[in-house]
Amino acid sequence: MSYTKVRKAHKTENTEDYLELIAELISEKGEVRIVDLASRLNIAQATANKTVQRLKIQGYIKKEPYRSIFLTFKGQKIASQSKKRHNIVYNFLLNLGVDYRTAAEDAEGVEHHVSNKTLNKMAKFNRSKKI
Amino acid sequence: MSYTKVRKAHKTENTEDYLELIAELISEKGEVRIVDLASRLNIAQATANKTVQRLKIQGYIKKEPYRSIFLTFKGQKIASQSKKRHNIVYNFLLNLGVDYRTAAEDAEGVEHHVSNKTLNKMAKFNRSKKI
DNA sequence: TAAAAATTATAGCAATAGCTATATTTTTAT
DNA sequence: ATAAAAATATAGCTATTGCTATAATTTTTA
Repeated sequence: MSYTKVRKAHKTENTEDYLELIAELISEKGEVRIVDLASRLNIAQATANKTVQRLKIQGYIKKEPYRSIFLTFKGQKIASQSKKRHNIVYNFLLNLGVDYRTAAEDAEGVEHHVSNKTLNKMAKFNRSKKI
Repeated sequence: MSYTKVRKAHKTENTEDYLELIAELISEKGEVRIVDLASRLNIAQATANKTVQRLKIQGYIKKEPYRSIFLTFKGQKIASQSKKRHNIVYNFLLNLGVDYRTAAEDAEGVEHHVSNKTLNKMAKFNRSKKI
């Protein structure tokens, strides 16, 4: 049932991208606003707003109207997991010989679709290249 | 703008999966019906029907009511490209050391998110392992 | 402090993919 | 040939993501 898994991945993908980005912006600028997400994701502010509302309802973030965005513990957990996955995939693509820009672009899409098993093989490959 | 590319990939992903599967079933059984797609994709027949209607409108397939599904030239082109990509990714994962089942599952999701540049590196890696 | 600018929220629209339930048509079997 | 079964189509619902336009609120600046 590979398709079933792909569909499940799609459902969580956007959530993961948002949470990862929110964590990144918090550590970069100390704060995240709707406009920051919208500009980084290249989407309209209203779209970012809507998704942020969903993330709040689903318990990933804390947010009061007209205020900044914070991650809940649940949200932090997913953000850090996503970041880990992202880094493994990104470094893996670099080690494969892909240029920086392409690696960054492809990692964004690929990270949500690699199982832990594959991720482990990628990490192993990365270690073998490091030494 | 990596996110932009990811979103674009998402739009075409389902289309590519359908077309690839339709081509596969045609060469396997000589014919494709809505029920075949539904069972292979693990979705309700009504859902498969709706997507098939979209594919027809968009010019990827030919289909008369209550009849089998055929690919247009446009559909065939995408199906064969998708198959190629799929095979490269699948073999790449196997060469990385991933087991068959996982490779099949992950390839399904990953194939839509790798650029041609990355695909070329994967193909190169495959060749290096073959000899 | 009041006006202007920036940000956020809301309303309302389109597409897509998923579902169940039900109607219609085609195919199969008796 | 007709009844039963299978396949297909349609209706109507939900959820998600995207958009533009506009309202409301907060922040900045003059």
